[in-house]
Amino acid sequence: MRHAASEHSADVGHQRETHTSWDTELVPGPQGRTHRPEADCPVEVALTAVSGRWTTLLLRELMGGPRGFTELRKLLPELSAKVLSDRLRALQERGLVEVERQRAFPVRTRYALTGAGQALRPLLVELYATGEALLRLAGHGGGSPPAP
Amino acid sequence: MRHAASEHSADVGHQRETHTSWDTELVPGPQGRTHRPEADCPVEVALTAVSGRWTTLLLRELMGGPRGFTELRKLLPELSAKVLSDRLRALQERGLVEVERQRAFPVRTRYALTGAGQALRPLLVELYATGEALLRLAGHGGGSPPAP
DNA sequence: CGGAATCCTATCGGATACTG
DNA sequence: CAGTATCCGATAGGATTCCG
Repeated sequence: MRHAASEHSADVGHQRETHTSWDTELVPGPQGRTHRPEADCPVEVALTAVSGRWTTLLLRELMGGPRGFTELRKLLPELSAKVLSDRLRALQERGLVEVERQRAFPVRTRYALTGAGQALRPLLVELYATGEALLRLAGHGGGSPPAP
Repeated sequence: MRHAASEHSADVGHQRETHTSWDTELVPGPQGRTHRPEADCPVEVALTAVSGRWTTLLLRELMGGPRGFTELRKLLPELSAKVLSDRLRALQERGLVEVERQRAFPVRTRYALTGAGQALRPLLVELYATGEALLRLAGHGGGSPPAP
């Protein structure tokens, strides 16, 4: 992924009346210039992919390779079977996870990330980095934007 | 439960044990990874910051500079006053937005991102990039991760 | 202009129990 | 082992109405 999300924090001070119609870095294309939450907006797509309690933890486990149902339950003991089942189904419906079943005995099921699922990795890393930044900035004055 | 990665170095992943099976870039965490969703986990912090319908669109508007209440309603016409009020309050409580009021007539109120709020910009960019990637990958499945 | 107060419904997520 | 089936309380968020 070639997005330069990591090193551009310098020019954020462009806060006043914008002479351009919109921020081309933040909103690269017309798809991003929506006036309401649309399911096909890239931001919504990404947000939907990681939405729901336990989802990011589940994705983290699957990033380590294919896992079975009970294996996942052991890795996340406080996650109920119902919710795990819900999450896995949602991830499959969104094409982020695929399942291989062996109907022989004992029944073996493996959940694995698809290519799309693996594409979520940079987002998880960015979520962690941003969360750390927020924790650092919280408390000692938010720091105001430049005064008019 | 502090994370060792709170000492934010340039590289995202660095941890004490190097023989572990999990991904050190993905999980920079210390003695062990969290096994449940905790409010102080950086990923949860970041996710909470952008959670809720309309929130990312609202943040996008505020990235362009301070805005008034009705101004925001015009920019996002389908966002109800109640939800806008809810969002702005939540953002204030999390230290992401601050408000300046002029009680003179007419009442003028401006909502502006704090430093912490501006720190969300890379995350929004990454959400957009990841969403685009997912839209490209959607449909034609994907490869499985390497089996253990 | 800039909100707060209510009300109302859909969905979420946890607990529990049962099945192939 | 790998799930499904129900039930249920708690929010989320939209519509509407009213206020300084």
